[in-house]
Amino acid sequence: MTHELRERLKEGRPLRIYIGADPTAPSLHIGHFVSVQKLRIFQELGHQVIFLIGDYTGTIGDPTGQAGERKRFTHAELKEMAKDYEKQAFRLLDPAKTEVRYNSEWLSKLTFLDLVELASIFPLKWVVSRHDFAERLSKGESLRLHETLYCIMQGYDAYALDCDVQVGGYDQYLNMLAGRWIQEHFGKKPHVTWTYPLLMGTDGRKMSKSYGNAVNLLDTPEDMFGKSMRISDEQLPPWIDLTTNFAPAEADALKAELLKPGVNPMEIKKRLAFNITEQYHGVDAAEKAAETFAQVVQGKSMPDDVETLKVPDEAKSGDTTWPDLLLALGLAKSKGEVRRLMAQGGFYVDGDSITDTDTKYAPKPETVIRMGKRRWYKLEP
RNA sequence: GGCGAGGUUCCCGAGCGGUCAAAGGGAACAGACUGUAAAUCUGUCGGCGAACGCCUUCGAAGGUUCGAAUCCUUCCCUCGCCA
Repeated sequence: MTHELRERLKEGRPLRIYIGADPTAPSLHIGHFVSVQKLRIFQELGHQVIFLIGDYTGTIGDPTGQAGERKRFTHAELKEMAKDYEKQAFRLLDPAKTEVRYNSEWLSKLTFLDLVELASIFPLKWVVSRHDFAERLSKGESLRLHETLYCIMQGYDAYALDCDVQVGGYDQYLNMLAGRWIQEHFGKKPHVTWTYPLLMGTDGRKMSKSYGNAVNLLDTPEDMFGKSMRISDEQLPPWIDLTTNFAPAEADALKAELLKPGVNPMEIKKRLAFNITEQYHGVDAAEKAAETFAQVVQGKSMPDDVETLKVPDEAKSGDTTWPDLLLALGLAKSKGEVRRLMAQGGFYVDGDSITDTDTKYAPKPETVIRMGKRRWYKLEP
């Protein structure tokens, strides 16, 4: 595809580069933004970046790589989840230079006849021989016709946007290819497909919320830094390539350093975490997050900014037990939860571990409590 | 339309009359360890209770039984096969 891209660049005009995301969850993770992150340079060079929100494609949900039918959402649900999508996109993209579109704009106007025309482009054999569909069919699992329409919808997006380039994860290749076919069918020059390797989660498995191995775009700087610090050592090189904005030479140098004996990968990981946090939250927030990490996680001491909570009046008499108080403050869901935490030695008052669940809160100015490793609060009567 | 398989605790998934608050895995939480919120190990993981225990939960509603997630009836929903 590189030569096709060069050809277009030679034309000397701003290219229309499109990236899409379906709002099937309220927040995106940095795996979704690998390609967005790479687009910034193009944006700075004056090319037109289009951020497409798939409020119509989301009604199907991309079946790519799925082992079964996906949960479907109504258009209203998708609009709701898309609420913060622009905000998330603008964490990396320049709002002034980004065209934000929703694919309902054109997909809602297609008629059944249009769909027939579009569907006629695709040999059924091509559709069902892709390995995810083929596997489901051979296993006797559910596969429904609407799922096969997904690539037509996304392909039509490329055509409707009149884009030159589409950027996305490697798994998007078939959907991109569908776009090329549709463009060709309607006499347009097929767009350039530009794919990136998929970013794996912190533990090396597929990045997914249910595995708890994702770094979300809306994470606080502290979370973003901390979660980036928990990627496994093996994931470091791909993460350096796919999530940072280091210059290629710098990225290579970092990766080379990893191989040297005696080098502690943690130090490299810190630079990675800093770079990621800086991109999404700015340098000041990144510095603070790095500091907090060193202090709270590595140093096991109290962070600088601890939330102060007001003790309710009825708990000031001196005979309210800690489980009751924590429940009243909304810091625990049930007494059992607190009891367990205490029994396991994870509850501290002013630095002392409290294990007796009958221990009572003694009102005094500023009581510092700690629940587990990272939760700190100050209590004021 | 015919035949078959199912709906289980946050998720996946076992259980198929009592020993079931329900195996196992994931997620989550805690502790130990450590270079990290990594890995590993250990423990916890419906609610109330110090505890014997009690209450709520296995698609819904009824029923059989001393006793049901497990059996029966009806209903709702899902999936597959053959048309």
